[in-house]
Amino acid sequence: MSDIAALAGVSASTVSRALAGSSLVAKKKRDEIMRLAREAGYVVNTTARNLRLQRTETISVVIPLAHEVSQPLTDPFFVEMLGYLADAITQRGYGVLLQKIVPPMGDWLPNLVASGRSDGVIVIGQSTEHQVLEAVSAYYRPLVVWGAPSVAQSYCTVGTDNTVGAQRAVEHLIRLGRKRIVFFGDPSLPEIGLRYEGYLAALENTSRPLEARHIVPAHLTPDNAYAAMTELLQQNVAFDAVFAASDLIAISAIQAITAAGKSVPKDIAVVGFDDIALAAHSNPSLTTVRQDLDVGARTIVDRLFDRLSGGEGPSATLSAELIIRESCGAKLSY
Amino acid sequence: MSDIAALAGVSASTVSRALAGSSLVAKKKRDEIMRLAREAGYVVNTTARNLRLQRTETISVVIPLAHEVSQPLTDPFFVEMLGYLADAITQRGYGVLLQKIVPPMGDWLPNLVASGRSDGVIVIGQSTEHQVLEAVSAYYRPLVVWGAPSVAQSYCTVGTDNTVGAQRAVEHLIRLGRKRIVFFGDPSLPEIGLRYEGYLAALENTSRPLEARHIVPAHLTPDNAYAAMTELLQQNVAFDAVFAASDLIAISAIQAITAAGKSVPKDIAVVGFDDIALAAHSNPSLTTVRQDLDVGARTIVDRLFDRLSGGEGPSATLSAELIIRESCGAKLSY
DNA sequence: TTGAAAGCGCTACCAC
DNA sequence: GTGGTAGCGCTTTCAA
Repeated sequence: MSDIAALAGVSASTVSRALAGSSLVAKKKRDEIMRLAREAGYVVNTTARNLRLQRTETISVVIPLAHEVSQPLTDPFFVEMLGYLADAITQRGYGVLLQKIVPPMGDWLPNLVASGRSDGVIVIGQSTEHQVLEAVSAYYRPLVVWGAPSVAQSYCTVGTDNTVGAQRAVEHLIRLGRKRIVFFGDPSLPEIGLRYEGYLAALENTSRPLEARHIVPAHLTPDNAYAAMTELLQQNVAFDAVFAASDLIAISAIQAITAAGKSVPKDIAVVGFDDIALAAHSNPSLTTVRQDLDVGARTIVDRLFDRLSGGEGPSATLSAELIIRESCGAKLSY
Repeated sequence: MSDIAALAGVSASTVSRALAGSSLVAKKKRDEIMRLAREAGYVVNTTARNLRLQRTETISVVIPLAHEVSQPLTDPFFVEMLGYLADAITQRGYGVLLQKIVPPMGDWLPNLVASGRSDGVIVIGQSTEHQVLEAVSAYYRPLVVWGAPSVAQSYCTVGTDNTVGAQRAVEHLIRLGRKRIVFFGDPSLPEIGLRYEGYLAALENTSRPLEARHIVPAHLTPDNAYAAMTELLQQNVAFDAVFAASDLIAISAIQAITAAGKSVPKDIAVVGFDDIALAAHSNPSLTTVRQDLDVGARTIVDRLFDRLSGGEGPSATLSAELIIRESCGAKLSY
């Protein structure tokens, strides 16, 4: 900057003001300084600027990978969400600092917050880190979590209405005549737990009692889900439908079912959750509960910037929409 | 930090040294200071540290989205690569600053470089930005690009052997008895261009002349690819195989072919490129050319850190492996 | 409208 | 082994 000051024959203060577009500097001089800077390829040093201004114009996006130990970011859901978040954050002129963490990691959040690397933190999915989130939110405001709200929770969440979404999906399967519906996913994760509640609610609402309830607590990785479904099929458990806690494992389940010589949806109907881009393009195309990640990401970022400027917006729940495609089949006749 | 110094009854210098684990500070005092810092929840301020040290311990990862205007990060390939990169970078104790750019954007790279936000830059895919990369690499060393090397190029690339990979895939289709093989992708992008060359090489190597050559310059988005394939099918062009430039569009093509009442692989064989996680789990499972992104990402990061410490490692080309699954079918009999 | 000077929080040089 | 001090590059008072 002092170089540019020398070039322009003014002080560094003036260059700083000019580059910031301050009207304190005469328009003509300002334009001249900007031209000089551009020609010299000069760009303000972000680190120094940040130190002085006590902010970073950067948001940390944290992805906790609960069960995907040492795995790369593989779930399309995270990725799509990340993409939308990156868009929304970039649009506000902020940078995105990506943090992948594999719990349990102890002090990751407090350390991240205290390091001053970012002005705010977004956590995609509570994973198994509810306690940590709770603790940090007690003193750190600019924190927003994608996931499920819970009764006694002090941190701000944004998430889809998991319970209602799941309930709609399962009710649809019941309406189509399916009788033995497997819940495929691990309810110990907060969001999946709510989906499980929706599943139970749907089963309880039917007048005709269902013959069995199954739950297969598969983790959210394709290989895991494939293996779990293969095992279920070998156990000779009778079922004619699967409600999967995510599209990714739904697609793996379909693959496993097909490999076992059964047909989807004829023998077994499958419904997923998320509506990732692939759901529409898999074969058969996947009936699923749509989470609007575009709106979700924008809501997260809105909430975060609101908190950044002192606001206290409440947690948000987005509505879930059932998208009917091929994998649930048509109504069965008796 | 001065707070901790006061607490410990020493100077800030000593705290700084202790927290850095310097052996200049007596072990006992060092441990005491560390304990105090932990209890106080004190973490060194990264911005100040970076300014002082003239480095950021951060790597920018840039994803240029050529044709996916205003779209979120949607391609699983980018996402998987990003995940592996994040792993490799994190392992070295560096942060990942994510930058999504939609060309043409003019000075994005020079500005990014000059802003000092990161110590190095990784660009995933050349997209349409070859010129920009070339220009910046003339003065900025810590830049590594995933993509295709070209003859007169001064920037460092790491990429799969696109030509050989594509050639193997197409040769396999020919060996299986397929005669009219469509190239599905846009060869104007450097990497796709090389894959197209491999396609041509395979066609030229056959003794039995092929009856036709087709190229459908579909962009790399699923919707685009689906539409392009649907249109091709409507045009009544005769073809019995498709070599798609990416798995993502291969899967869309399969979807379109199936929707049009034809069977994959019976009527039309399909081969993709990338071997994204989904390729093994789609239905039918996808024959494809595997790019080893784990190795690729590690190579990129190795190269980058080499350059960071003054090295000048050459561009790297990784071998491509043909993964045979269901979508290419078995050998046709005559 | 401009410049001088202070200071953001840290590390590393120098002296003790 | 330890403390004082300078300075990383910037923005912003304060004074002119």
